Amino acid sequence: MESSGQDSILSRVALNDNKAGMQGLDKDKINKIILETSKGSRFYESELKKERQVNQRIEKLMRYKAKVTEQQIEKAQAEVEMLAADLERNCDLGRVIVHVDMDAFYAAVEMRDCPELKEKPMAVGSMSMLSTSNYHARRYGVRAAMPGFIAKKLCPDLVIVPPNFGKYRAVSEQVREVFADYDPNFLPVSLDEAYLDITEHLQQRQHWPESMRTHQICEVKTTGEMNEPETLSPVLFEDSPSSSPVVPGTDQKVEVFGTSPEEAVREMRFRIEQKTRLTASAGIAPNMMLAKVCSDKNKPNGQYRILPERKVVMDFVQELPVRKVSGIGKVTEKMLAALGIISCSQLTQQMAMLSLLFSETTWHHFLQISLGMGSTHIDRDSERKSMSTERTFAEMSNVHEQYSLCRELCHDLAKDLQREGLKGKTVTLKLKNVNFEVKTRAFTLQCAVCSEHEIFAAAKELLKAEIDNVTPLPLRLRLMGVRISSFVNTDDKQPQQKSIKGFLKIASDSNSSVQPSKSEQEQCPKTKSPAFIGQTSKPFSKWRTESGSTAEPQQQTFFQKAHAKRLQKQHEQEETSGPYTDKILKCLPTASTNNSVDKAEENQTCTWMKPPHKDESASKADSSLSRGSKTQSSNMLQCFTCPVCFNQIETENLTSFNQHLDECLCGDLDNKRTSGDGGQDVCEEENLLSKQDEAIKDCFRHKVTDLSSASRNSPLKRNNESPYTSSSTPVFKNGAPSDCRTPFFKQFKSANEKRSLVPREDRSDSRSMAFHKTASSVEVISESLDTKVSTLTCPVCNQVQDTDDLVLFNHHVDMCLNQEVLLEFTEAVPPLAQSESKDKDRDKSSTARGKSKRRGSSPPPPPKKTKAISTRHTIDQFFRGTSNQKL
DNA sequence: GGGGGAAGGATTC
DNA sequence: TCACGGAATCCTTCCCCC
Repeated sequence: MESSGQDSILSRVALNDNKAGMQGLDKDKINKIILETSKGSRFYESELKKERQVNQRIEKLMRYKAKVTEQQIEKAQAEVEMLAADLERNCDLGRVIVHVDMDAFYAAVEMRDCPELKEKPMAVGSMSMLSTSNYHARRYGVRAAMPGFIAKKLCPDLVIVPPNFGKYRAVSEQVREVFADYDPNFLPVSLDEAYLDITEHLQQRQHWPESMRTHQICEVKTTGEMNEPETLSPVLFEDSPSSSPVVPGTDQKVEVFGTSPEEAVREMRFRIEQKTRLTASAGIAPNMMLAKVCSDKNKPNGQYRILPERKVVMDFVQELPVRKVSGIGKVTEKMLAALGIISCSQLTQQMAMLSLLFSETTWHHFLQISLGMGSTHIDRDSERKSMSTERTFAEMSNVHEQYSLCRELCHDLAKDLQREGLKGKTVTLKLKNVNFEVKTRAFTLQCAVCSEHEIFAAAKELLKAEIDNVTPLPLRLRLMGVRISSFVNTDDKQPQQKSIKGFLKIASDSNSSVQPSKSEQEQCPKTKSPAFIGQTSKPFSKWRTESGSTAEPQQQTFFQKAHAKRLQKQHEQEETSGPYTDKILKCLPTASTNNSVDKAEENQTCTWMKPPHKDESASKADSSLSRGSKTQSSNMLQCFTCPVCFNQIETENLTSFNQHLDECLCGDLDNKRTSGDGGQDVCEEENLLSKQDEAIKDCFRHKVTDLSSASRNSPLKRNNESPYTSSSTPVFKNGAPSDCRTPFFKQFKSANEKRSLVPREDRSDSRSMAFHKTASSVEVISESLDTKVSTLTCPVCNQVQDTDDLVLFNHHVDMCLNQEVLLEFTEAVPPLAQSESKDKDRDKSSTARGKSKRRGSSPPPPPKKTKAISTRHTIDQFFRGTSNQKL
């Protein structure tokens, strides 16, 4: 029993020698060392558990197989044959697809730059994980994805070099320059791999004179780090062939390449080697799947071609082990092996049975493999679908540290998102506990987000729920990650640009109303602000414009809807109770008062409310101005007044003005973030305010006090049984959407949608530019103000504010914004909370929320056929081409 | 019943 | 001595809601 158990686990922890340079090793000896090193560890136990689950899946598979009848097989066989015939009919062998893979890339770069490593077994990575190893190390069983400490057991002399991705990227760029000469639209897979379609290149190449196919041979190459004369390639492997055609001792100076696909690829590899002194291997085939297999065939520094003939392809595929095919990993391999399938020919033989045991997507995949088919079209246009960051660490059980890390991850992710101009709606928290059990918890927001605060608002609640789930025990983590997905489409990548255009357009046409763009609608399809986490959307009453016309709710912007609703409520309020602001304060939600961490987080996210340092804003304004002045040579100069810094910006295009506005709006956010880990509280807020005018400070303190006392009576507290109930609170707590940029921006945008901008010429004072004066002020803010004249009008409630202090004004607007949230919140429990309580009702014994879906799922359900093939990016994509279009 | 979100898992480099 | 990554994509299943 022990023995069979050990054999079984071997498929998970044992050496995977499915890699070049690892044939003929003493696997038993290597595996013994690996097992001895791993055994008893939590990782090992986790692998054992996974192994048991795979075995259970296999048992089910076999039980299901045993029940399959002859008739079912016959019917399935007919279906398989029909589909196969169809695939054959549409098979396209006309493309020449090349897969190029750099040999032991990271290791080769390090060896090139540090010749003393050449003769040593070395690997790139760390004691916890290796990225790759050189061919000397592979002979000891040391390979990529192996922990360094195990590698050290296998090969005590192993030199582990820390990775230098900057360097690898630079080399990769050089390699890609060569690729581009053969296929300008090549598809990079990673730093060291790419697919190329050289069909067009080959056509042109036929007409090239020899001179264009002749390349100089550089005998000596040195780089900065290299001082000694070098042969072209670093020694990867003693018996490694060289792609360099140089015959030692001859005077050969040039190499002439032919016009065939093989020659073109050889030339490409030669040029890569000349340029980088690194070797590459390549596969040439009629489709991507085969090209990928081929590039591994003659590794290192070799190439292999499958001729574009059906018989050649089928002969090649017949003997191909299924594990060699990209996409078939250790689990699939094991399941197929249980069915007696090792090679692709066996795959063909058993296809009818497979079609009954696996999903349609999966068996179609198998069928295409067995026919040697794959995608003949290299898809370069696929867009990124998610972005994430995660970190592994020594056991972490302290909630403060966990929240702090969570925020850090959100910060990093936000930076990455903003760098790529992406916004996503689904925030996923990934946790791995010390037993290597992985959990993911996701939440989809109403609006696409990209700021640290917005992401953290969601991630924090997901984390809180998990912490609560195990209370009073600590959550013992070894990994945490945050992912964002459900990106809005490309057009929405710069929504602010679009918004500002609409915003400025209104300035010249103050009576028109801006309809939200398609992108805006998609970003907030239900026209909710990011603050509305967990809120259900409710139909808004029709928006009545100033002119009396109506717009359909779905065409209204958030502010239009909010305003419509507010007007309605206000009307009701005025008839029944007192000023609207009283209502605001009474409705404000509270944070958890018992959880100090939560409190800290709450205050942390409050930092956006702090007033900007005047020097900072001034310098930002200056820089914006100077940037604007650079455009003065343009014929199309326009002058806009920044609604934040109130400086007049001369610019020839809206983009630069928008950029200026963005900077003004979010300028000091990051500085605040880095000022500490977020423990700031009301006191700190006051400290920051201390430099402000005393009257304003009093006013602010007065408001904060009011908010605190009001929040204690929040109806939200009643819903706090569920950890998800509070999923909305982090944003509410701060009195507004957690990122000041968007709301503030939207405030102005909204203001314009409501015909508020005064044309520049009409403004005698730039500080009073923004909004029409309308009605009376909001008392709480205005009462402590001095005699300054203000013309700021709240874009939400449309009330003129007796202040020209933007901090206070912003604060007021946030109050107004919150009102919308709060009104909804008092009307309904968030759906997440509802589902959570339903979950709890349904299965009170279930502790982990996520378990509900997978309860009892350890024995997986019997395989069944799926009805439809996904039309999205699927496994089919890899095999897509003319051949499978009918699938 | 189907669509879609959530969760877990497989796979790749 | 202890010790097994990070990022992305796709697939499958479960479940809720329309």
